[in-house]
Amino acid sequence: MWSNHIKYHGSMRTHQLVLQWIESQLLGGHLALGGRLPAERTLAEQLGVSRTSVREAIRILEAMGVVRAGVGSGPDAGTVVIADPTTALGSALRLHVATSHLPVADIVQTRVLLESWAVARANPGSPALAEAAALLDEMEKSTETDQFLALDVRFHLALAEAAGNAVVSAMMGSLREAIQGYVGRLTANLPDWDATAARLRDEHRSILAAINENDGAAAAKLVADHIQGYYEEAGLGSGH
Amino acid sequence: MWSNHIKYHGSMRTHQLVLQWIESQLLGGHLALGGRLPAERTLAEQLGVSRTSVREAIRILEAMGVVRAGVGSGPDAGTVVIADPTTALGSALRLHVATSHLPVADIVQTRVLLESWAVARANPGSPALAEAAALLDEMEKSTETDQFLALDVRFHLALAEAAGNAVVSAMMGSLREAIQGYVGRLTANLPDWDATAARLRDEHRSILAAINENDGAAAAKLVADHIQGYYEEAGLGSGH
DNA sequence: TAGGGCATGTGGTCCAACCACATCAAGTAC
DNA sequence: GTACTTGATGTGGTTGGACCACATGCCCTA
Repeated sequence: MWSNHIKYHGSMRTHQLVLQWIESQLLGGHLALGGRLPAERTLAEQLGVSRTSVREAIRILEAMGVVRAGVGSGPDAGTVVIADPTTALGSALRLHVATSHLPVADIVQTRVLLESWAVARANPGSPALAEAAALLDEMEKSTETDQFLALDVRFHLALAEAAGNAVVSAMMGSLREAIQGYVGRLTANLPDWDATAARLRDEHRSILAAINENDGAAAAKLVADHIQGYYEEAGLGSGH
Repeated sequence: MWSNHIKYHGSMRTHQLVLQWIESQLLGGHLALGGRLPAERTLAEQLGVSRTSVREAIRILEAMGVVRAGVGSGPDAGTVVIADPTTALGSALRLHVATSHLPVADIVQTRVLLESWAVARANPGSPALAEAAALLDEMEKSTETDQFLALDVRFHLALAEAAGNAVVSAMMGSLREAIQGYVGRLTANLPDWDATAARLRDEHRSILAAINENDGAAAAKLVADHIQGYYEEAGLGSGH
């Protein structure tokens, strides 16, 4: 067995070196989804770096949604590989919205673009659409605003997943997450929530019906109007 | 002046608390693009946490493209707020490609989707298009593969920026970055690089011409064929 | 056999020190 | 006066060691 000690790393910072090592393990298949990283102390000794540097690397991977750190002992402890690109993209987008570098309007526009595409090419037989239909039934009985919005998020996410593109699904989820707080504040502006909810339910059914009739173009148009209509009604842009 | 010391943070980990504080400063406008964070030691004392925790938070922000840490003294030193969503999204996507959770084919498909949309709604008078044209002239004289590809990246990025949507631009750049290494390996598969380069140059000119003639639909079709054609010629999917 | 309690191993946090680097100011030689 | 050297200062980068909280599982005891 050869030593993993690494010396002479040029201008690269130590935690980046650890990051690189872990990424190579992922690429090489030595570390797969569900797998556990060596303990921080062990990894530090193996790579010849301090535990601090290892921890900084793990923090980044955690923020990227690649690993999950768990204390204690047993199967749920340690640092394990997960796959959650949505939170990573969502956090990044949210932070850049906070710096006013990414306008909310651009995020909404991108969401319209992605979701229109997704419903246009959704397969009517997709299990994700069955889930979407089930969510619609739940929303029918839902009166609480918060509950309705939570179901709404899941419904739109199901639509995005029906297209079968993991990248589009992840981006859709992250866009929604990034402006989640914004949407909540916007909803408070609505004059008559019950009327709005009723309209949203109808539009949801129309979208799903268009998809099931294989009319992708119509579904795309409906979903675009659906999203843009909501933001316009609630007054997008008035918060800037 | 009131103390910023924070006690009683429930189940939240210390670095997340620092993260939250910094995000609140960004949202409140007390910290803007180009501004400098307090020194790590200072911030640690102000928030009543260790420097380690502050550093972990800063690492995450750095990975998210929100800040840039610089050693030494002077205007370029310290931790300053930047706005680089592209590297954040790119790193996240690249890592999840490494875990085999995001198929390269989905990334290419998403790129086609976004870039088609961008050229379809690009404004012919946009300065980004002028830059794109200038890049085409450079590519005309470019014979080295690496140089050509570097210019190609900038050309497509300029096209994306012509649509005027910062989120789409950032996502486009991140998609390209995430599969940058993949593209390089693919290019080595090409039987006749010079012939391919000549074809790419022609297609680039056609795309730009369509945009300038206000024919967005044609431009979208051309750019979709352009991208998909390249990956198919180089053998997308053969590397898995 | 059932229960309590300790041994073990994990991440979470903190501290104190040192290094490398970049700037700027004071002092010095010319 | 000017140009150069040199040290003081302040920044992030890195390290080692210590301790804590937590969760498991074994071992010993009643």
